[in-house]
Order: sequence, then structure tokens, then C-alpha cells
Amino acid sequence: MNKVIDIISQLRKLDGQFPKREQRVADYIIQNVETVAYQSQNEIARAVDVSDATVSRFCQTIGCDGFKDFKINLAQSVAVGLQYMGNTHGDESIADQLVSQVFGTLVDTLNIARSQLDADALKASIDILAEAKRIVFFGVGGGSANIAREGANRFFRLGVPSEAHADGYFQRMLASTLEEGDVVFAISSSGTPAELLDSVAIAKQYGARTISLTRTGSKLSQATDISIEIDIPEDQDIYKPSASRLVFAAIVDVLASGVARKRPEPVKEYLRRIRTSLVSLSKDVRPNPIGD
Amino acid sequence: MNKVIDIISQLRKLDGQFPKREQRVADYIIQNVETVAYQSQNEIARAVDVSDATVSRFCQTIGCDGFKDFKINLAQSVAVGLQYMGNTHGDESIADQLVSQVFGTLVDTLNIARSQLDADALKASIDILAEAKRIVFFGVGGGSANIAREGANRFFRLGVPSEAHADGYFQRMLASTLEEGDVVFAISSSGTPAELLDSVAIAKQYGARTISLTRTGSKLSQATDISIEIDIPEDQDIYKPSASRLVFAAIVDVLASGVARKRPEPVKEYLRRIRTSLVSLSKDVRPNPIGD
DNA sequence: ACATTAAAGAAAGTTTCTTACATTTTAGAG
DNA sequence: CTCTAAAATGTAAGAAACTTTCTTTAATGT
Repeated sequence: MNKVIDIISQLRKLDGQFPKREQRVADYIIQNVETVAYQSQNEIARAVDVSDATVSRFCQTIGCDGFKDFKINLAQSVAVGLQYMGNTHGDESIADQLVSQVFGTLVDTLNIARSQLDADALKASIDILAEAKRIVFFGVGGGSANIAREGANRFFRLGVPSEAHADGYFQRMLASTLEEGDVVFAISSSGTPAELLDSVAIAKQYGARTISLTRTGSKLSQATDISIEIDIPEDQDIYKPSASRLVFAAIVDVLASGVARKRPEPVKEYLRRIRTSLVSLSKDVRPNPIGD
Repeated sequence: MNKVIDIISQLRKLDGQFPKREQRVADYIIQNVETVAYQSQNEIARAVDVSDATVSRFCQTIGCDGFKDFKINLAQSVAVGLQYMGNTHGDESIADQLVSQVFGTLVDTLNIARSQLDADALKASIDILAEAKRIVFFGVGGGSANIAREGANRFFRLGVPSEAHADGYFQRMLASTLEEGDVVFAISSSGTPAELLDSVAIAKQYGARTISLTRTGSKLSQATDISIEIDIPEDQDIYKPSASRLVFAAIVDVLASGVARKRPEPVKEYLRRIRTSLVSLSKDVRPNPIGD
């Protein structure tokens, strides 16, 4: 783990085990994380009525070289969590506030997701996807259907025949035509839609492997061979679009990345071909994302 | 904008305009961003053969109180940029590394985007979209087309008739049926596709407003009434899917958020109706993203 | 209750930073 | 080309901040 992260978890971990006076320092710091980095050792010492030396020693007990080192590390931990918390000045324009809010939620959600992601499930998914003869992405409803399309859009570039479907009936029909070597990738933030559960069951019956990207412990999650589980609190603010879709898309990217890395040579060739086929359409020489 | 972010962009912005000796300090800092926070003023001064005072003054010229303040702020900016850089220990699993890399690129790209976004353009777009009778999202190629769909998916929930189209011929035809009060929202990371340029020109002719989300200074950007410009360096690593799509999607979210806030009452009602129409399909009581 | 160890403070010693002032450099006017 | 004013830089003193050593106090176990 990153040293930066450690400072705060260190504080939490040792909380309660500090010598009396150092504990007072710890308490103060926890209550003033954001501002402490701008205070001097002596200010803190006076605030909790303790000697300078105690503060200095406190820093060493939690693993820093001294107060300076502590200050820097603390500032960094705080910054990582606070970058989008918005400033208190309120001198931002409405537009800036919106950007901060949406981007901030997204970053927070990414952090939450990262801590939940199961490396083994990802690894297993990548292995299966890398060997797939054909991948079909299933999602229903606006959000998940789009992520399914994104998935297909990513994976066909890696040379794997990939499709996305949002129609429940078609999904079921298609599922019954699959066979060994094929993969169903089911996406749903709720993990409950019957069409997905049915399709997965049908596909399994015919020997296809199944992967889901969905809510922890949901029916869909239990139904598939492998499941990438995420439990993201949906934002209470109904006006702010949910960041979870973007996080799902990011996870699909992670898988695509992983698959690409497992088979670098053919992929390079596929990407080259796709790019070549686009060059004639656009005279722009700058590197664009492949396929706009 | 956030002070934390400002230190590094400030450095970039003023680069070249510093007094001679201070410029040397700036150069050194740019080359050693990650370590400078752990050095003393004097160490830096000696490294570039300059007096302590010059370093102190340098910190003041870029807008900090002094060296200490600078150090903290720099540490924070660096931490924000580095949080996903992965650790040097190399004890992360392959899967964890992939997640760090993809998520990290995304966060970096979000930060870059945020510094580029023009609040006025966003504001103007929101105003237009909030008044729109009908919004048509145009994108071509896998990536942009999906974002167009995302856009339609977001905005129809706000009670504005919204569609997305990826077919160039259809786009042109549709454009010619638009009228005053309608809005064309064209999305393209390159900003060059002829179908978009044509459609925008046609739509304008018939009195529709036009907005683009595209690369800074591109043809498309110049063609529309309002343009939200972003210039994101595409990642050199061809195996890593580009983060720019997700950033584009996030920007669409920002706009949707803004529009929702401008008309809170009707929106609440629309979201309620959509949710109600889904309740019968799912017995799950937990709050899901509306429409999966 | 005593010995031993841990915790805390006082104060001296160092390092680090800022600022006022002196000197040098630069740029522009004549 | 020279002079002058302004800007840039350095010097050095002084203040602030931090660390460490030494001493005192509190805590713990026998």
C-alpha cells in the first residue's frame, strides 16, 4: 500500500493505544485533519496543552521521521480524499460547482469500487475472455445496455467477435445458440432482471461460460460462473446522474486492458487494421482514439 | 478552482516567465516534483546554486505564503496525481495493477479535463438544453456514438424528447427536419467527421441551436454555436483503452445535472414516473440507478 | 513500598525559513 | 553610450520551528 494512505489508517489503527498525552494529540489531529498541515507543531502542542516534544514524539510513534515528515504525509492523504470536496469559499461559478460535484462523485465512486474489486474475479474473467471464441454482452435498461455496447465496442478491437444486445427476447434466443468456448457477459446494476437470469441459465446449459458485472450478492451474481461484484451507494441527490455507470464502464476497460495484454501481438495488428480503415475517412494526422 | 490543483498548473502557466534564478528553481521543481516536498529550502537552493531567499521568493511569486505553504500545496497536488500511480513495491497482483492503471488514467484525465473546461460554455449549453423542445445527439464511431446514446438516455429522463443517432445519412436527413427550439448536440473526439459537420450546418440552416463536445479548435468546434472543448492527450499505450470517452460521458453528466437543477419540479415528476414504470418489473426494494 | 520502566516536560541546540537591507543587473530614456 | 530607475539577487540577521538530551514524574510489577 501507498505510504500516503498509511498515515490516516495508521492513525485509526493506533487510536486508543497512544500514551495519554499523545492520544490527545491524535484526537486533535483527527478532528482537524484538513487544517493541521498548515499549523506548526507548537500551535498544536498549545491547542491540546502538551509539550512540543510530545507532538514530535507522537509523529515518530505513528511511523514518521518527525513532525515535518508527518505534515507532508498527512497533507497528501488529505488531498487525495479532498480534491473534489469543493472549496468553502463559494466563489465558484455554478458551472464549476457542477463539474466539481459530478467529477468528485465519480472519483469517490472509483475509490469505493477499487476497494471492493476482487482481484481473483478479475483475473479469472480476463482468462476466460482472453480464450473466448465469441463474447456476447447482455444488459437491459438504458445504462447497462450502453455499457454492454461499450464492452462489445472494446472487445471486437481485440479480435474477439463481440456483440451487445439489450432486447430480452433476443437475449434468450441468442443464448440458446451459444456453445462451448462462447462467453456471456451480463451487466446489471441491480442484478435482478429476469431476461438476464434466464439468458445466463440457458447459455450455461449449452456449455457457454458466464460472467456478470453486478451488485454484490444479487441473483445475477450468484447465477454466473464468475461474478465481478460491486456495491455502490446510489447518490441520494436525484438530480445528479449516477456515477456507477461510469465505474462499470471503467471496469470493462480494465478487463479489456487485461485481455489485450495477454495477447499483445494479434491485438496490435487488429488495432492497426482498424486505424488504417479509418485513415481514409479523416485527414487528421493527430492521434485520435481509435474509431472516435 | 481548487487551490490544490492550482499549484501545478500555476507552475506550468508561469513557466518561462520567472526571473532567471527563480526559473532555475522552477525547472528543478518540475523535474523533482515528487521528492521536493521532502527537501528543505536550502537543499533546493544549493542544488540549483541560488540563494535561500530566491527560493523563498519563488514560492511567493507562484502565489504561496512562503516555502512551507508551497511545500504542503505541492505535496497535495502531487498526491492527487500520484494516488493511482501504483506502488513501487511491485507486490500488487496483475489485476490490481490493471485497475490502478485504468482508474488512475481516468482520474488524471478528469483532472486535465477539469482544468480545460470553460465554465461559460457549460453555462451556455445548459441554458440552451434546458429550453430545448427536442435534443438530438449525434456521434459516429463506436465511442462517440455510445456517448450520444448516453446523452439521450440522460436527457429523456429530464422530460426533454431526446434521441441519439450514429448513422451519417440519417443524421443529415434528420437535421433537415429540425426547427427553432431544437438542439443538435454533436460529439466527436476528433471533431472532423464530415457527417457531423454537414448535419450541424443543415440544422443551423433550419434554425436549430448547435452544441459540440469535441477537441479544442477542431472544425466541429468552430461549426457549432457553442462548443465545449477538451484536448486530451490520447494515451500512448495502445493496450489501455482511452479514458477520454469516460470523461466525455462525465461531461454529459455535468450538463444533465445542470439542466435538472434548472427545472427541478418537472424532473422530479418524470423520474418518479420512470421509476414507477420499473417497479413492477423488479421486486427489489433497494434504490437502484433509475432504469438499471 | 521499592525498583524498574515508560511517559512527559524543560530547555538547549539545530535547522529552517523569512525579511530587511545592500548590491548587482537590466531596461529604457536621453 | 551613459545614466537612472526599477527589478532581481544575494547577504546576513533574526525569528520561528523542530529535535534531542536530560531531568522529572507517573505507572507497573514484585
